[in-house]
Amino acid sequence: MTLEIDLANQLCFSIYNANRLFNKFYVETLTPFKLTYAQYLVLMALWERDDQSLHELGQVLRLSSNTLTPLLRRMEDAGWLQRERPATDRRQLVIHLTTQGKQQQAPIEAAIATCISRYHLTIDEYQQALALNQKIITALSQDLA
Amino acid sequence: MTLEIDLANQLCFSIYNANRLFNKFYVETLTPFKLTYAQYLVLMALWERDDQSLHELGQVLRLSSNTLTPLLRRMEDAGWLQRERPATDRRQLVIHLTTQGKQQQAPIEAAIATCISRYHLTIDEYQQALALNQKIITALSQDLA
DNA sequence: CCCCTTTCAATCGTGTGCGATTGATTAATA
DNA sequence: TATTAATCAATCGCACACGATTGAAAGGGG
Repeated sequence: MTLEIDLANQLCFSIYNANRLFNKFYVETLTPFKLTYAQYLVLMALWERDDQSLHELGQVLRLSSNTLTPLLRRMEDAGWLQRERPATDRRQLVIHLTTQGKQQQAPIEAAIATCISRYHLTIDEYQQALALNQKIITALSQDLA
Repeated sequence: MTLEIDLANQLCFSIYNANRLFNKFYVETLTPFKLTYAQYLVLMALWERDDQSLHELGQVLRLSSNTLTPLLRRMEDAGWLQRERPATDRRQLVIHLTTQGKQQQAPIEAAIATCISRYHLTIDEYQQALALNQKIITALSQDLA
């Protein structure tokens, strides 16, 4: 069906562009902290719960070691977190926040709040967009046997 | 406002994931043709109108030479298109489809149609998602003076 | 006709994403 | 216990994105 392809193409392209624009927004907001969006995702996960393994972080963010290993190394170099091999299982890599990583939570969130407020999206629009995206994600995540 | 940050974070993360899933879908569909999603975008633009300059393609796709130059080179190597310096303006690079690039349009679209149909999204859901994404893109694209 | 500005593609460096493989460590089982 | 299987992070290679710079070519003004 031509219509369906056309809509799918358009939707994919619009998601692709929305993602790039959101990324641009976060870059602008996070650059003063020398953070990327992916790194901010890791910080959020660790603010939520500290001392997660690379594997656990990967499940939350849907990323695996090929992406996370170098990303976490850069974040350790920048002083956000530390990586540690637990004695109980030396295969794993457990990540915990540094003092800097904890203390910067408030200023980072303040910076994002300031920047977000410049975009005039209503709570309703956020929630509708979220609900629809969730449908799309569910549809795209289904196992395609 | 904590709620607004939270919603923006969630929305951004969901768009980020929807984009990755869509990309995964297109990779699966386009790999038999040895195409990536970005390359497919270029093909679509050229099927719509052949003989566009790198600059024009960049305006449609919102990409510039740092991304397009290597991408187009790979596509030329793969036989999809040819790059040419027009005599009228030797700064520009005009792209035109090869016979292969034209002939593969139908089979590629057929493959995508087959794959798309496995995801059961309704026309309505596509259109709602598109409309909302457009709002987001508009909001994020506004000039931030 | 020369100089200056503008407009291009190309290049460079960095940071993801991700399929695939590797190698170390732990668990399971015969 | 010895062997095999499973589970980890790390590594490799490739293809985007994109800010920044470079250098060539064209245009415009004096």
